[in-house]
This record gives sequence, structure tokens and C-alpha cells, in this order.
Amino acid sequence: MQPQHRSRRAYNEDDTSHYSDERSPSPSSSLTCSSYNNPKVNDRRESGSLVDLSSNGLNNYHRDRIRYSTWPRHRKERRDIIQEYDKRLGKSIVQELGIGINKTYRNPWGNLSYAQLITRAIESSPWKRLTLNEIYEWIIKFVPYFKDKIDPKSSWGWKNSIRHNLSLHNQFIRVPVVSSLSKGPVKYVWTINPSFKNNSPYKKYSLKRKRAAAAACLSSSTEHLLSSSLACESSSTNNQDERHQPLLNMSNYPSTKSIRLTSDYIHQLSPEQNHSNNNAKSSSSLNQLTLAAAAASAMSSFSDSSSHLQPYHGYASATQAAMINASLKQQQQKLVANPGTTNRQQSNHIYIDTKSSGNNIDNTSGLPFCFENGLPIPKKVPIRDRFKQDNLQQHSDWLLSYKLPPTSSPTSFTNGQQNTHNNRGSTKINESPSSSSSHRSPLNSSPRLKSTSLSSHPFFSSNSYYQNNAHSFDQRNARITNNYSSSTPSPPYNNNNNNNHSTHGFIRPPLFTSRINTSIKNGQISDIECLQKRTSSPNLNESARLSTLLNRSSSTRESSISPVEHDTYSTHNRDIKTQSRENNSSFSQSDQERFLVHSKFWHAAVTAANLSQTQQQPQQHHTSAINELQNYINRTGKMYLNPETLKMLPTPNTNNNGNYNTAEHGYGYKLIRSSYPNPASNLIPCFVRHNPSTNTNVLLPTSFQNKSSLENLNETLTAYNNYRRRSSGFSSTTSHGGASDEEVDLNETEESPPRKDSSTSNCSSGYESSSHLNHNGRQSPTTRSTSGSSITSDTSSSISHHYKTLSTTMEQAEDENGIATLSTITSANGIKTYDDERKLLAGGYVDELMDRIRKMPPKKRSKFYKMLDEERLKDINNSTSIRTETKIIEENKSTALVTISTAIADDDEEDRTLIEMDSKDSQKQKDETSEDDDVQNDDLLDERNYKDLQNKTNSPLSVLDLLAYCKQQQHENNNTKSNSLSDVLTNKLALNNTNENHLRLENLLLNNKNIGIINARTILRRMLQKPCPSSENGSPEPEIEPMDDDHQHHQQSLSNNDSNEDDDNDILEENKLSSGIIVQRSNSHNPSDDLSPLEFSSNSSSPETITTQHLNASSITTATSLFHPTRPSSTPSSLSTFSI
DNA sequence: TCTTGTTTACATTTTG
DNA sequence: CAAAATGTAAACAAGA
Repeated sequence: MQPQHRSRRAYNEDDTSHYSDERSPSPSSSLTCSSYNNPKVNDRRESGSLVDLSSNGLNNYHRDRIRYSTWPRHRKERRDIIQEYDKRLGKSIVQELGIGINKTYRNPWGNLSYAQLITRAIESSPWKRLTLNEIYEWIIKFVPYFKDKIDPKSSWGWKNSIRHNLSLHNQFIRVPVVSSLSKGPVKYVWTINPSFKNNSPYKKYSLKRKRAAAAACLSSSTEHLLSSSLACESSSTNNQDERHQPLLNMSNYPSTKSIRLTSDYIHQLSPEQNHSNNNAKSSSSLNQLTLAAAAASAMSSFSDSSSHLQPYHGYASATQAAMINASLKQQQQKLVANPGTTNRQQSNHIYIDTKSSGNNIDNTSGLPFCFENGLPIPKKVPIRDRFKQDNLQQHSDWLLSYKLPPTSSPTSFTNGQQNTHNNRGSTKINESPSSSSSHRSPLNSSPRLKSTSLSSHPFFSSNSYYQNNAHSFDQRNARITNNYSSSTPSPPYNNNNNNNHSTHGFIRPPLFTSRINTSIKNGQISDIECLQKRTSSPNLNESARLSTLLNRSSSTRESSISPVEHDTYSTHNRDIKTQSRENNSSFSQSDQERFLVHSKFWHAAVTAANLSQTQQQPQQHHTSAINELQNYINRTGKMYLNPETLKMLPTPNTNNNGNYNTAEHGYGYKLIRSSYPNPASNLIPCFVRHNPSTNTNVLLPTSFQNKSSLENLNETLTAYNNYRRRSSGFSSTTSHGGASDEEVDLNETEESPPRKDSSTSNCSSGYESSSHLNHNGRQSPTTRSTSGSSITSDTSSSISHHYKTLSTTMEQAEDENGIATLSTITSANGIKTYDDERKLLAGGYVDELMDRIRKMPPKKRSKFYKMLDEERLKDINNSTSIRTETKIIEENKSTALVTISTAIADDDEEDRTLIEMDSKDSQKQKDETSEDDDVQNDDLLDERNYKDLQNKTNSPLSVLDLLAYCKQQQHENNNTKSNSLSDVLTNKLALNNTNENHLRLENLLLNNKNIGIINARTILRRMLQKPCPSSENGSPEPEIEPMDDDHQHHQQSLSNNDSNEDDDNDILEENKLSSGIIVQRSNSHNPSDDLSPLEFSSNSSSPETITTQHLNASSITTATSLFHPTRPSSTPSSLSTFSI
């Protein structure tokens, strides 16, 4: 067993098969090499996966589908493919490690920690899951430092660390892979808990101990699900009380059947827990806790009925639910029978015994369960969602009725936490000062561990805090609780202690760290700054909502803020903060206290409320969105900024007046309208750069300039509303093709703002994400869409909800990361430096945008492609008029206005497209059509042009750079083509040659001396335009160079075209197949030959694998992401792909 | 006996 | 500076 030997011989077919059979029982997780090759292994091992939804019928389709698959047309040796993949992956890893770039490394192997290595390994695997040994192999293979650390003597240390990290980090979870329903688990694989992926708001809490987290999870679930029953059942000791302290991020699940089901089993486990409560050291009980917690988390995570719409969610049949139930029962029985024997820690395990697949549950309502990658995926409700819908009113009520708990010393706070959990850690902590501190230095012993383990744990601090709140809420200041542990936690909305599980949809205050909690608890306003620093970026929309709630105190069940408001908070963020500190007095103490409770959002709410109070006069009297916009401009003296554009701006540097410090930046932004086709005015607000120093204003169209500001605003807002209306698809998919356009008028728009939906998230998410214009406190009517056909409406509504969720998640992620993430993409090694200003100027960087596109889920991507096709068609049709317009504008002024003359894709068609994609027939249709030709390939950015240009310049390419370059190439290669879309587009390209970076490219760029209107959607559209077909065929293909840092791994798939273009096209085609249906390769017919990674993926989701539609999509995603190993395309981060 | 997994302990570095 | 993160070692246990 020499890992090196094995890994090197993994490419050998014979050895590989042997190795896979003998050594690696893992079916699919073998990283890059071994498991690709032997379909038999995959079939046999993976066939009976846990996901058993054969009734779906999709698998049959796939099985048949592969027969007429023609891929690969030009067969390539899989060895080459795999080697190429590994080569690129290795380069990527080396780059990530910082080898060769930095002089000093954090670790001997580079700058990645063990946890990061593990994460990288798992995410590089096709199925995002690896066994321990495979993780070893991956590290040995791709991390140079470990290449020779393979003998047991030298490898013990780092392997031990690997195992330690796997166990320690809650980020990694171990899930079983079941070979078939008749067999038990054949192995366990390690995977990434999706809740901790990427931009999950809970990621920051991932590095605490699993045990504590799991126990907290259980306590949370227990309290939430069985709050009253458990309370009655258990003797109300301190331990018991604290054991069931709530946990925020595991608690916010609506009450559904699955939760209740889970709660039942937790309830069954609870007597065991209670018995062992006094026996604090019983690890078996803890294991029970953790086991139940894990199961509860897994199951409760799917309680949301709409969660299945998320790409990584799927449904498991009732069989799986029964399996889980039986598993839990067995575990419980096992522990009850011999509690002392099962001491093995299991906190990371979710046991699912496939043998006992009882059928206690009706098949019609199978539990929503996800096994996309072999694990159930908990659903984390974004914080923003907690304030939406039904929860909003409840939460606001709770917030308003809350009484700040009496101030107590932080010491009692922490002391009360020490008894929170009955695990060994806590008990040891309690004992440590006296008994177990002998071998520890006095300085380091108990305080450190105490705080680290429990008191400062976000879970516990939050719990304690919340508990305190709840207690105060219940008792109404009846008693002062210095000892929080003695209070019985009670959810605010369950304070009546009934057994109604369906009412636990309340919201908890978001998490805080202990320090922040302490500050809050003391109620010191002077701590505002500290809180602001230590919390994640405030959710501005939430603050606005809260302010709305508080100021109006009316029954605004679904209040939301207008884009203007959103913009206000965005741009005035800093000023608001300072304002809040200054105007504390104007904000009553009780209100402050209420907000303090609100933890994360409290300061945002305070600031929002302050802002509303101080600026109430203009806001109160507004009667229309136009007035509001006008008020905003009058109030701030700023132009309305497109939130979407705002994202692309560098962090706004505001002076004391709240205006942009144009002197510092040298430019400002002005509202302008572009030429988005619109039946009413063909206008839409857009933003252009404006340099006040040189007064080189982007020149507005004459009509715009001559009008009064109010007229402009009116017109602009109308256009904006129309645009939103157009973008609000799914409202009624039947025959409202032109209806929405005709319906456009301002009043109606104000009263019934368009809904957010897929188009919102796709095309201009930032634009509409801040929701409706309705600002009058009225309830937004949602009856607009009632006229559609019911079936279609249902479908569309569900899809709309889906995309809304996605958008919300995306926004949440963006909120977490703030502007910095959006404005700079610098790799760890810092190869590339992105100039924000230039990025804005030049339309964003190509690789960034490409990266976003690549991370799109297949469905989204296909939808996007389709939209592009339509847009392109319209563009071509309208090219003549477009040119005329541009020409006119250029004649007016020396600096030409860049006219974005893109026809917005008909959202109705998009709606239909998306809906059709849900049907198998259309999927098949799409599949066939996409297979037969390479039409879709036109949509892809020409990678060679990109690389070619990038080789000539050291700076990251902007979209406009590339387009200009492509334009030039096209001009060189094909002088005759002047009617092409790219020509039309590039004629309108705006390039500011004053930029230094542009000067570097001067010889490559066009002579345009324009100023660009940066609209993200347009950028995307432009970017995906194939610059020139002739250039693609005629231009020599550049060599593959290792991509720069962060986008190397993202571009691996596209980079494959160097050796075999057709293969690349195929892969790309498959990646963007409309419905996400992968073109399954006939593995059964080609059992051992010509297997490819894609084949492997499809193979793993073999016909025997029972899968739902969603799971099917997940498998496709996995297959797609095989060449994008860094992150799965269905992760929340990918949701940001359509933020543009 | 080996692999896998959990947990504790502790020193050091990084982070906020 | 405190807390968190990280690396390392090691004890321990279950299971193959």
C-alpha cells in the first residue's frame, strides 16, 4: 500500500481497476483518476445509492438517452483527459499554496491549512466527497510537500492532523454511502457540509467543535420541536435547561411534518438524555445527542416546502425517511440496551440503515431529503429570509414588545454558560481549575479553554443571550436573572407553552459573538462602533424594513423598501453610522434596547430608524415613487445610483455631507437613460461616469437634457418601472407578451409593483432586489398575477419563489462579504490586481464575469444563453436603427455616448423556457437540439482571444478590452463582415483612453474615445458574444498557459480546447445544456474504453441510481463541475452569477 | 494490527 | 490583547 505508487499508477487501466476494486471501496469519490476508469466499479458500488426514486423515470430516460449520444465525436484518450485535468489541478493547487510566489509559507507545504487542503480535495472530487484514504492520496498527489511523506513513519503526523481536522471542524461531515438497499453502508465519505460552503452566513461558525455544535443543534431542535413537552418531562435542573438552549442557526425551520417526525425521534431519545443528565460524563448520551442532532438537523432542514427548488435540494422518498427513522430507532435501542458499549464517538455520523426500510410513512408525502452528494443538506435560512413573509410580523411584534434584560455582569454570563452542555468538554472545563490543571500552566488553563469552548461560542453566547431575552420576554421584568442558566428558555412566540409545533416559526435574533453580546447586554451605546466592527455587514434592507416597521408601527405585513431607500442606505452607510452615534439622544432608550436585542441587525435598525426620523419630513409626504426619488435626490444631492452599478463601485468614499467625494475619485455618477427598448419610452435609468473636474460629462440625449428634472425623473422612473415590469416574468406566462408593455403607466406601477422573480435575479438582480416601490405603507397588492392560467401560474410561482430564494441567498452572501468582495478579486497569491475604477470603467473583468458564468447552474446558464440568443437576434434585427442612434449621439458631442441598444429578451419567452425545462419532453428536445449542432458554442466567449490578449497585457482584461480586441481581430481577419452583431456592438463600445490600463492596450483597442455605460447585464451579454467566427477558425490557437491564480481552475474546461477542440466544444455544450440534462454516455456499451470524467459522472448516476429530478440535476452539476473543481456550481456562491 | 475517527492538550500564529 | 485558528502530538476506541 504505497499511496504514491497507487496514485501514479492510477492512470493505468489494469492497475486502476484492480485498485478500485481491492483497495478503494469508494465508488465515486476517488478523486481524479481511478474511479473514472472502471464503470463496473461505479455501477456496482454506486448503483444502489440512498437516493431511490425510481418512480421518477428520469433514469430510464437517461439510460435511453445515452444510446444516441454521439460524444465524443473525436474520442480522446481518457488518460490524456485525466492527465490534463490532474495537471491543471496540480498547477492550481500549487498556485493556491503559494509555491513559487511567496518566499515564506505558512506551513511547510504552503499557505493552505489542513482544513483548506481537505476542502480543496473534497471539492475537487467529482462527487464532492472522499474517503479518508482518498484525501490522503489527494494530498500526496497534489501537494508537493507530502509527495515523499508516504511511509507510515513520516506520514503519521500529517495524516493524524488530517484526521484531527476532519473531526474537529464542523465543516466536514461524514456520511455513509450505501451500496444498495439490501446492504449496509459500505463506506463513509467525508464531505463538506453545504451549510458551510462558500458564502453561507454560518460559515464563520464552522470551526467550533462539532460536539458542541451538534449538542447545541440538538438542544435547539429539541427545544424548538418539543419545547413544552420536554420541559414538562425533564426535571428542570440547570443542566437540563441549558441543554435545551436554542440555537439560532439550526432553529429557524418552519413546522412541517418532517420536523415533527424528527422531533418524535428526538423525543424518543430524550429519556435517555434525561437519564444521563446527571451522569454528566456519559459520552454515549452525548453521542446520542449528536446523532439525534445530526439527524434532526438533516431532516428539519428540509422542512421548507419550497426548499426542493433549490438546486442542491432533492426529495427522498418515504423509504428514505423510514430508513432514517429506523436508523434512529436502532441507535436508540442499541444505546438503551447496552449504554456502555457504544462509546465510539459518532458526532459526525448520520447513520442510515438501509436494511430496515420500513414503510410507516405514506409514499405520497415523502420527506424532503437531499442526497445530492450522498448527504443530507441542511437548509439554512438566510437571515434576510427570517424577516420575510409570515415571520416579519411576528418578529416585529416580538421586537417591539421586548424588554431589555437587566444588566448583569459578564462573569455571570459566562459562568452560566459553563453548564450549558453535558459533554465531556464542559465538565472538564468545570473541573479543570481544580483537578485537571496539573499539567497545564495556570495562566493558560481554565480561562482559555473555558472561553474558547463554551462561553464565547457563538452558539452559546447567542443562546444565552436569546434565552435571556426570552426569559425577559416571558417574565416581563418579573424577576432579575443574574443566573441565566436557571431560567427556563421559552421561545417568544411559544410563550404560552402549548404543544403546538406549528407555531414555532419564530425568529431568533441573529448570532453574535460573546464580546458583542456582552456589549449589547450592557446596553452601552458607546459600544455601537464595536458592534459594527465585529458584526458582519448590516443587512441594509433589513434595517430599512425594521425602520419601516418601527416608525409606522402599522400592520405592514410585507413592507419593503424601495430602490431609493435601498440606495440610500447603501450609499450613506457610513454617514448613517456616524449619525446614529451622534443622534443617540433622539432615539429613545427603549427603542435602543429593543434594537439591542436584535443583535446583528440592531445597529442597522437603529441607524435606519434614525435616518427615518431625521429625514422623515421628505419621506412622509411622498405620494409616489417619483416624489420619493426626487426627495432622495433633493435630500442627498446625489444622483440615484443603480444598486447594481453600486456594486461595481469601489467602496464609496463619502465626505461628511454624504456625497461622493468626487474630488478624490475624480468622477461621479449621473443618472442617465440608455436605450433599452421600451414601448413607453425606450429608456431605462442607467449610470454613466461623470468627471466633474474636467466636466466631461457623459452627454445626455438631447431630449433628456431639455427636459426638466422632474420630467426626467418621471420618464426615467417610468422607464425603470417598465423595465422592471418586463423583467418581472412569471407573473402570467400566457399571452401577456405585449400586455405588460401596454399596461405600463406610472400609477399602476406604483400601486402594483412588479414582483421579484427569476428575471429579477437573472438579469438585474441588484436592481429590483431592494423590492417594491410601494412606500406608502400600503400592502403591496399581489393580485396582479391572478389572471394567468392556474397551472402555469403555479409553476411560475414556484419557480419565482425559487429564484427569489436564490436571489435572497445571493444577496445575503453579498451582504456578508460586502463590497470588497465584489470590487476586488485578488487571489491569495496576489498575482492580479484589479482596479476597481477601471473595472467600472471598462465593464468589469473578463475572467471575473466568465467565472460567474461558469459557476452558473446549468439551468440558469442555459436560460441565460437562451436569453442571449433572443437578444442577439433582436440586436441584429435592430442593428440599423441602433447605429443611427449612436451616430446621432456622436454627432452631438465629441464624447460619444455609448448606446446600449440591446433588446431585452422577452421575459415571457424566458418564462416559458424555464417552465418548459422542467418537463422531460422539453429537456429531451433541448438535449437533442443542443447535441446536433454547435450553435450554442457561439455564445461562449472566445477563450483564445481572451488568452491571446491577456498574454499581451499583464493586467486583467476588462470586458471592453476583450471586445475591442476581438473587434479588431475581426476586422483584420474578416473585412467583409460588417453586419455582424459583434460589429454592431463594438461600434458602440466605450473605451476611455485616459485610463492607463487602456493605454497599454492602445494598439489593440479601437479608437473609440467614449465613456462607457456600465450595465452589468449588458456586460454579460457583450461578454458572451462570440467576437468573430472567422477569427476562431483562422487564428492560431495559443498554447495553454497556466491560468492566473483564481480563475485557472474555473477555466479548466474551457482550456481543454487546445488539444482537441471538438472535445472542448462537447464539454462546453454539455455544461450548458439547457435543462441541465447531461448527455449521458453509453457506459454500458463502452464498458472500459473511452471513458471520460464526464462519463464517470454519468456513470455514477447510473441507471440503477434512483434519483429525483433534482438529484438528477445535482448529478449533472457534479459532472459539470468536474472541470470546475473549485466549487460546485450549485453552491450558494454560484447564485451570485446572476447578480449581474 | 491497521485504519479510521474522536477528543484532549498545548504551543504558536492569526484575527478582530 | 483576547479570542480564534492552526499545527502537532497523543490517548483512546471501534471495526476490519
